Amino acid sequence: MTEKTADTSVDYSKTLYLPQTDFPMRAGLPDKEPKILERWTSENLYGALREKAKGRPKFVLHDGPPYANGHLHIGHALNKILKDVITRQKQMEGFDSNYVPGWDCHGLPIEWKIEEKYRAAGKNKDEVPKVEFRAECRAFAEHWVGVQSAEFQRLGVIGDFERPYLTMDYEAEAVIAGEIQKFALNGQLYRGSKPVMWSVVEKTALAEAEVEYQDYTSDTIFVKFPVVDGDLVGASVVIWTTTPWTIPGNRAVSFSNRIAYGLYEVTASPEGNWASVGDKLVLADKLAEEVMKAAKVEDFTRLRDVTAAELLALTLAHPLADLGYGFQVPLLDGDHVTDDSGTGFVHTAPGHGREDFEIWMANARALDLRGIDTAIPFTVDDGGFLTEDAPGFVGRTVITSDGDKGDANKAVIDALVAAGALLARGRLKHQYPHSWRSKKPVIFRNTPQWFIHMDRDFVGAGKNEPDTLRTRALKAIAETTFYPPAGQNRLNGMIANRPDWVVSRQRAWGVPIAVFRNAETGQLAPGPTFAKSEELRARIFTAFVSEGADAWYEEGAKERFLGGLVEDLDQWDQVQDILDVWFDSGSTHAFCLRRRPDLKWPADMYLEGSDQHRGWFHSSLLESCGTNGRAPYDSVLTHGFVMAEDGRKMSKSLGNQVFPQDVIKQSGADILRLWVMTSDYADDLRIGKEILQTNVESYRKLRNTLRWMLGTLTHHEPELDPEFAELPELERLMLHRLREVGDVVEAGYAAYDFKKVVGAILNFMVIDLSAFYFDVRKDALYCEARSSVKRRAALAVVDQLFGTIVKWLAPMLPFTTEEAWGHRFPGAGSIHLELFPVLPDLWRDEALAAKWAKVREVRRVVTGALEIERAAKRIGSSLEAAPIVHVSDADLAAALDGVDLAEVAITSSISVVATPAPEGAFTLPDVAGVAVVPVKLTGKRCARSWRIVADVGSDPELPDLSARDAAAYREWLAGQAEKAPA
RNA sequence: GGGCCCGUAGCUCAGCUGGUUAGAGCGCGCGCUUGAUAAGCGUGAGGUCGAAAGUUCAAAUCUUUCCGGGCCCA
Repeated sequence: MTEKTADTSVDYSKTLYLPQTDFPMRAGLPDKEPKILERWTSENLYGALREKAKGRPKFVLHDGPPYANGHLHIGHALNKILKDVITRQKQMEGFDSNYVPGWDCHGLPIEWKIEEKYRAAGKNKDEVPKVEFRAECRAFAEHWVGVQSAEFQRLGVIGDFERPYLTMDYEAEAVIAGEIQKFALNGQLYRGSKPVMWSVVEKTALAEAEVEYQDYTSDTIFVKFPVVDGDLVGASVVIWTTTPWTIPGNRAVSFSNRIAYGLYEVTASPEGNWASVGDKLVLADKLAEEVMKAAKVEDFTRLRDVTAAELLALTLAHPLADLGYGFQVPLLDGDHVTDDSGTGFVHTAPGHGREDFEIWMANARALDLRGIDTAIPFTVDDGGFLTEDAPGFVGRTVITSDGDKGDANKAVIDALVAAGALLARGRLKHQYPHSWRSKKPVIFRNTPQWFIHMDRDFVGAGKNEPDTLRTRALKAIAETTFYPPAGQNRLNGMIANRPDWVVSRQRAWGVPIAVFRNAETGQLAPGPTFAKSEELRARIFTAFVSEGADAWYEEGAKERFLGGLVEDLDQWDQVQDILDVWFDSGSTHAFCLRRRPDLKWPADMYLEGSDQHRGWFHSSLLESCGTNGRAPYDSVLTHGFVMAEDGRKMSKSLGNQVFPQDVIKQSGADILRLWVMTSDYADDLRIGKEILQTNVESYRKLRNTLRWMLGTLTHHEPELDPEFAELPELERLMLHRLREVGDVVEAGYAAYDFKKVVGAILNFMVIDLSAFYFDVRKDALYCEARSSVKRRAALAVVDQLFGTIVKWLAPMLPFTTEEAWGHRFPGAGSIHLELFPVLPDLWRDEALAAKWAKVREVRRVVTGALEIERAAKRIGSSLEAAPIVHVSDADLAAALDGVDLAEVAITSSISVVATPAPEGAFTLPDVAGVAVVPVKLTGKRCARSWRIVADVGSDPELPDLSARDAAAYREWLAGQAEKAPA
């Protein structure tokens, strides 16, 4: 064959170094990713990562535990993807970056599911032993941990999924119980009280989500509270309420400084009316007339204004003072008061309403100073009966065990009438909370709860400056780095203003507040004054570690733990309340970070949605400040929420939800990850069809560019790589650009600004590589001889570009980069075991970059000129042109020195001249000093490189080839002969 | 109602401490190529920078108000 060289039918494409690769153009990620995952599992990538990073400094991103009760939603995906990218990034930066996923397993929503199951089976929760019920909750949580674990891994998340942490692990339960005991020991845990929604019928506390609002007819009353000191003595402040039975619980009257009040006098009233002539009443101006009408007053007059300052200084008497309510009733200024209905004053019974409680507690310190007892009375028991704390009404019922109205309202109203304190009464049909189970009305009743002090000095604190949970937490916030910085402010504001932390719940599925309380003295065990605290703690810890917190609920637990440590067991009550789940998750640092030798405390980072300022960031901070004196994290990163495409919340009813499972099924996890990477996660982010499509397009471009590199690198022979000094300018320019992009990538990763990283890489790939460098170098790479320095230099640089880019992308697109890496180095290990490349500063060459910026200016003018020709159908391919470039600008001319502009502009030839351009030459307004005259070539085209050059046919044996191609072809033939000597 | 935050081309984002005709990628229209081909190259059209007022010689960039949206509270 070799001698028949003149054969024009030779398919020269076979003699070129065209890209060859099995790396498919279409990714097929939904099918491919699971296979890659299988490989990671079978090859134990996680173990290899740990092994590889042994001895490196640790970076610990501590996982905030999702709640184990359902499939992942898009918010989970966002959260885990961000965590995974940072974990992988740090590993490739040279840390031992170990990620241990966790789950939040206790709590109400899981209890509900189990109760629901019971109801469906006609069973009653209360008839089931607590330990058995807890076992069902545990099994339920276990199931969802498994489901979510698989879903997280499908996203590409790498971590210790074999050994995650669960808040319901026995050891975790033991540590959590130990943590609350620490608060008991340092004097921060105390028993207080708080109103909760209570169903008398079911004898249980209810959460907000367990009540539904239904129509209900309430008795309404207007009640006079007599003023007992100051100018207004003799007048009364009037309140209105729909719950007369709460009057015994009244401790204050609230008003608002935004409402105008006046002093009113009744001037005409029917005989025997409750309101009589001469009565002086303080009312909101806007409501005075309505109130007078309700009180059947015929005429009245407004005497004067009553200011907020005046009200604030007033003291009232309780309307039933003679029955045993002889305390002072203060006036409190509160934002919750309006003058839309009622009297403009709000009856405040801190044991019977959330707002009542809040305002009472907010004023507690000031009231103490006034000599007012701030203890909240327990006026109603769990059966709905009024108690000793409601003198005069003991045994009256608010709501009966059947859910009917009891006799308490009537008794209170009668007493008010007898005391002359009732101004008017009526009925009101309104929306009132009912239990969603029994459909019967519920009440707010004061119940004992466990709190942690925000403002009490720790036991053993120095006397000079305050050492309280609040001061510690605020200091810790100041010492934490926040991404974005606004998080600091937000968390600070919440900690600065929050009330004491309520940690108790009257539920079954959780970690018990594992303390005992002396019924008489209130002493806690363990506690600051209980001598054998440590022994007690050890007993409980040991039991919990081997049996779980169920040990607390087993028969004889009190004797088991406290036996021998106290004189009289009967004096001690075992606390049955469990801990709020926020305390559980707030303790993850204690049972996970502190106890796992492969992690460290404090964590380098906590990363969650911005809602967790109120949640996990908050509870973890308080928990750790209380037990360790500092935050459990050095930095906090927050992301926003995922919105639908129009920027509004996703909702089932609007049908604008996007599910991660669907995206993965349609496009793949790497697309979902790319979406996260191109979004500004610090703000709320949007997702939808069009947005995903945008990312799919970006991905395609990225993938195809990698594919071309892989194809070209098939011909790469590393041993033929030239030295840096031998590289042509164009190659050195690309290395310079790569180094520059490296700066952006490095800075982007350092700031966790991923959109900056992908943006820089993508732009580089599109503008510098695909549209310029690769396009220009195709001729050399495809056509030049194996021995050509230019070709070898280009291959060396493409190799460098590929390796660097793929590693940079690896944390973000773990599947695609693994796939590409595998094609480049078949049989080699995972790309995820690599480190980010360190690029030599030698590559930096600003002068070269400046020069080539000018070259590319000129190139733009050339391509612009050719575009005109193309549009006019005078040329097709740019190889059909041989433009004349008139360069009058000295700088540009200098820049072109030594540059093969034809090659750069991908024309067959080009003439650069200094002569003035003729009329009508092509110019660009923003490139001065360059004018281009296009010239169409009519010569013979080289059959191999398709260039129209003068030396086509100069090799007589190869008349259809240019000189270069003829030589390259001969070299190729020789190589073939060597390969196949037969 | 309160605290924190956001609103730049169809989409995702750049636009620093205020200073020439507001940028990029993708998408879209048109053309070329057919040796990255369900790819590649070129080129074009898209924005009163949420609205208004103010500060300033000068505002997308500072201030205020309003509109729209989000998280957390109430």
